[in-house]
Amino acid sequence: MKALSSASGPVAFDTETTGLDPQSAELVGIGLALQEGEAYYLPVGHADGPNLDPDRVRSALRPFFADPKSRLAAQNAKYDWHVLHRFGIPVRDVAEDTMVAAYLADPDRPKNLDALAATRLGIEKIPTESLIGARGREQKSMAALPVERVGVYCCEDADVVLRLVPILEKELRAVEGLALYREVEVPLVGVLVRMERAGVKIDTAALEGMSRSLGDAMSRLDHEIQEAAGVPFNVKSTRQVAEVLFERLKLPKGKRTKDGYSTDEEVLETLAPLHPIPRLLLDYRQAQKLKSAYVDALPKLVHPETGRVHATFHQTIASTGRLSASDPSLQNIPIRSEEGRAIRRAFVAEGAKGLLASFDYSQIELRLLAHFSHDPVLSEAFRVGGDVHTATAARLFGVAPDAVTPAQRGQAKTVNFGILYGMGAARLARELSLSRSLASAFIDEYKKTHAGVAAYMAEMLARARERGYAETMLHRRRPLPGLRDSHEGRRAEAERAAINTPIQGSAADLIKVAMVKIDALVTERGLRSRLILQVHDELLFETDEDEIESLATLVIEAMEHALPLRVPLVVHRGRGKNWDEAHA
DNA sequence: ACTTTCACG
DNA sequence: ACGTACGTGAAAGTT
Repeated sequence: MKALSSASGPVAFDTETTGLDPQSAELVGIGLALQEGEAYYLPVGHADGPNLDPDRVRSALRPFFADPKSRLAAQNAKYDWHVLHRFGIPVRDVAEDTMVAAYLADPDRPKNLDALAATRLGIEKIPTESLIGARGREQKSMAALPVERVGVYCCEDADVVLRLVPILEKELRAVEGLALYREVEVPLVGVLVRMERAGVKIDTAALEGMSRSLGDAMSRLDHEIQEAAGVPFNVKSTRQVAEVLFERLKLPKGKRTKDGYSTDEEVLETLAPLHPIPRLLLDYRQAQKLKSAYVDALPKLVHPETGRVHATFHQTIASTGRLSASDPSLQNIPIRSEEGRAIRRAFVAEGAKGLLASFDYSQIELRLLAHFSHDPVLSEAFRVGGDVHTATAARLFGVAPDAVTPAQRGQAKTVNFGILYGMGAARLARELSLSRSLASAFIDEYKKTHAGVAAYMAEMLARARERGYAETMLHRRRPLPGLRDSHEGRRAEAERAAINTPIQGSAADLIKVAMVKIDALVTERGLRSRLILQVHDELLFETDEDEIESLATLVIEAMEHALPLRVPLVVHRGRGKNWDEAHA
């Protein structure tokens, strides 16, 4: 182990474990690669041994993993970081993550280690399946295999990682992505580890109550629907629902799906005035969604040891640079409907003194649009500080802001969002229930009153076409080969992505910078408060009465000044015993 | 494994 | 006449 501390270059590490979830999987062995072609395997958890004494492994490795001068490298370091931490080897920080690097080189290309080995090194790695079989119920555990076989496999992984580091670094330099990688994405790995480890407390008793009442509502609605239909059918089956609505009841068919007719919310909403069943179906679907996706799902994810829910945040999934979350998907917890907000109230702070504090960016994407486009109208709206949708409506309808009606504001809001997504007249017409030509006139009027925005979008598209990729504030790139596709539909799709990605992706850049800064400041000041969730434009902290004000000062400052913009960034804050209360 | 639907920003 | 608004994750039915 002497060699470890004297290693000057990066040291790649890899863990083999008993499962896929790093918060419950147990360590089987550790692989370390100090130079190419040379790697070591430390077995600690093989059922039949021989294993090294875990305590000796801990004492031998702790100094190295705790040393800020160590340059640790791994594929998806977040996973190994969790496992080692739980094993008793705290990780100070990592310097390289090949999965993150590959994601920045091209977010849409495969970035699992086998793929990276094949595309960057021309190496065909030992297939994982050859050791533990295909994933599924019959998959074996690494712990059940001989040390020799797992060791070779693990060493190969570590070796491949070590070889990939300089290659990916070169790729990142070539795409101007090195600063984003080193200053934002790699530091973020540790932030995400700490968020995942913290988890969030759930009021399971409240959810159990909701489960019963939702279940009752569902059986009642199911009964009413079957009664009204006059034939028994599975209300959960879209195919059978379509048959009942469009063949038996002869209701007007709307949009098509791949095979058959759609029964989605929009269709059911238009059919609701014609027959009682569509409304009942809508109610049934809402109850079913809330019950299965949240109320019944969340308690199953409570960790037996911590009593909290520890989601996984994915740093290399979203093409735009956003984070995603799974198990559970914490970024789509209901808020829009009152029924759904009850679920948010089950996300609570720990202990009697505990508080949740939420901070969210106000209109971050439209502010970024104002920043990028220099559009005077949009920029002025943000500098003045009023409601942006009202300001847009005032321009669009040629009235004073105080004269804007709620309906006009709603239409302007739809237009504003539509602009961010590259919406066409057809969709706007549908959204606003206008004729297509009127919708088209709307868009023309917007482009006239917001000439800077129109010019910016045209410029953005032209640049993306020329370069073949869209780019964010921090030079995050998203290659868009679809821009040159001969298929018109796919080309149009890529064009909309070219318009939206710089906005959505720059918003992701901003909040990631803020997260890294906040994490460092919270540690530096020795605060107890913990960042527990990120929902694209919102950060949720668990804190307490004594600390919340100093936390808020620090967080708001970091978020509002994460990166300099030509328009002010505004953060709203809220606090409470649960997430619904805390949401600003 | 794929499709449809729907929860969120 | 194109039903062409961006990005996700999960459950359930269907194949």
